[in-house]
Amino acid sequence: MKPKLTLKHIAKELDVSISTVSKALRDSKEIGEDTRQKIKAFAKLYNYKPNNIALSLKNRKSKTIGIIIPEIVHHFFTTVISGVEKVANELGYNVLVCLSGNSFDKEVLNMEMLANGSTDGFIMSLAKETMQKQDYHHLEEAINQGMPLVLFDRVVDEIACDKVIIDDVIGAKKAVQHLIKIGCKKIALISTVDYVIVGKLRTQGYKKALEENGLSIDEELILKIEEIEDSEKKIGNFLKGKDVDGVFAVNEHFAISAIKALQENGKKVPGDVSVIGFTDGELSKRFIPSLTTVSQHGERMGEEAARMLIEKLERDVEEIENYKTIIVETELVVRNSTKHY
Amino acid sequence: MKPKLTLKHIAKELDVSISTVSKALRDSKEIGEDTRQKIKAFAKLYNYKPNNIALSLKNRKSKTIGIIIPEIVHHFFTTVISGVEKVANELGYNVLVCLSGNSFDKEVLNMEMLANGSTDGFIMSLAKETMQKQDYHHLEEAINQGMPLVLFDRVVDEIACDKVIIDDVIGAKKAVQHLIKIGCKKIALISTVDYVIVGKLRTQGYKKALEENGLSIDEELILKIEEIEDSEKKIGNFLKGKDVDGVFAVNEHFAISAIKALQENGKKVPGDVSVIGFTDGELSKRFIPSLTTVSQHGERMGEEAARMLIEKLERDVEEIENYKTIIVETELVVRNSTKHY
DNA sequence: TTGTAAGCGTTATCAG
DNA sequence: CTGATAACGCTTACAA
Repeated sequence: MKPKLTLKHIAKELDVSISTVSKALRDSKEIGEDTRQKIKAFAKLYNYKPNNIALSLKNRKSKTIGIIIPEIVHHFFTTVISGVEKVANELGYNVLVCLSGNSFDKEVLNMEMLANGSTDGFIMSLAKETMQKQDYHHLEEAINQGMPLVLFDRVVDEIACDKVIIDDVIGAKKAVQHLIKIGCKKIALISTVDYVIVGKLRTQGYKKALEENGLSIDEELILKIEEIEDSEKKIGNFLKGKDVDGVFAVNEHFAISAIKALQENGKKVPGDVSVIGFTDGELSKRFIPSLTTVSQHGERMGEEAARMLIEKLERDVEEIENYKTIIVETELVVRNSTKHY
Repeated sequence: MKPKLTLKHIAKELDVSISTVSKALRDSKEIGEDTRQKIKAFAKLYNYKPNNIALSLKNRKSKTIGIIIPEIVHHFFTTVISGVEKVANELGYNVLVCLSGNSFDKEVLNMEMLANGSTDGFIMSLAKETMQKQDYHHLEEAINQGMPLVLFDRVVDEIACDKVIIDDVIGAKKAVQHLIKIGCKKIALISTVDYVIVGKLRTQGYKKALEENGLSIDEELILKIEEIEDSEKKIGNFLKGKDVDGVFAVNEHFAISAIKALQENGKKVPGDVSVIGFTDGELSKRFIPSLTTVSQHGERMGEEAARMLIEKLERDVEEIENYKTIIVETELVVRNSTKHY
């Protein structure tokens, strides 16, 4: 086991000073052509690579981005990470991933961990618990310490920072409008409780679509689900014997549970009822019938978030705060769970 | 924006030396009770947290683990990450995630990046390209530099290091045996090409099960797929008009494509044909019929990998090399794509 | 009991 | 053109 080569080793070996080696390797023209060549040749030969940690300490920046998300066994989040990774790598950054597991405490802990030099900035989607508590002091602290933060998907108005979201309202509206266009009149909504911001927004979109098309809003046709665990049962009960011809669900899972429930009640999808989901994962693509869905372009979101963050990181000038919110457009992907017209 | 508090600041503020502060905070009994209290109180008040980078440089260890995997939008890999994250966090480590995108070059680059101090060791599943090229010099280099490496899932015999794998052969055998037990006689195999080690092993298990049960191996019933893209078509063609009563597929996707193909050919699953997949993802659980599958326990694999790696990292004594291979047992999860008996 | 100094690996400034 | 020195933030012999 050979220890890592350092400038010091090279200097000793070549009988020059450390700073000469450093300069030579960075092509400083202070150094004479011949010594420079000699040093570079040696470094190449023994495959010298500067130590990132030392550089981080010196430059006071780690060139790494911290991502904190609620969970990773989750298609949408992985697409976002994938996007972040891509542009981060292109721009010479590494990606440190931490999971909050939807716990407020763990989110805070992770953030504190990473804020002590490990990371130059954060890309986050907030834990459910955090949104319930509405306690964002950890985010504020990071920002106060000069660590840029980009929030995506689960964002909050209370924090002034860059954000990447999708047009949830519009996306939901598009979905419901599609249902209306293909002839649905009694459209149910399966959403999450309101403190999950995206559930709230998608509910707004649902209502807007109905209103704009002269359909009345029937609260009886709206189900709000708290826990994912018993969602299948809840959806089953909710749909049992209900007279609907369209269902809009705010995620894949609910959509599929809806389809199952409908089929168990002897209804055909899309024959009798058309169903639309949200988020375009494996399930949507491969389920039978394949799901018509509002696709979120997670990878694009990740790319945008990374780009914004790195931009902030690289302009050292402390400019006037100027926060952007990028809205990544959703796209209605029509497949087989909705009637064609 | 207040800059991060350092020992230096505290020292100046309290008019003591830096080392006094350092010692006091680490509860050295060299320091007098009163000064210690004073310093600790101050530190708490202003929320002092030591700088990780400085610690890393000093201790020559980063307390972070590098994970390099082919892709992240992939259920199995995310479960593994999840497991790694869990034990890493418990033991005070961070997790740096890099994606190779199945490219050899990117795998090498990522590894070199992280090897320069960012990471104390690696947990990896190799890129497909790497396995094809059989070029493992980057792995050897890391090991030579004293960076522990744990390989999982896509491992290679050529490299001496800790490994976490599943009992692919046994798992596949179990699956096929189950098919035999419920009465299948003509069992097809849908696998990957052989350089994907798991495909090879699962094929072995398939053959073993047949042999041990006195069934002959019919190469006509074996399909090996190179690219995931056109797998659906390939499987469709393969199964068309084929007289089978059981299908064993080496992943969820192939299994589902098989079911679709069978249904399109007017066969019922599991009525006419029983189908078993591998890997227990969302698809398997929620598809209709839900998939009987060989579950891999990715999370457990991640936990084991992290534990092994950290164990190596924490015992500084350069012991005699002693590599373990942990085999995480698979489990046959019986659901509705196979006949009950 | 407290402080000084060296060192982790690097770069930047300033002398020589 | 080259080298010594200080600094990034922290720990730890060793001095005082």
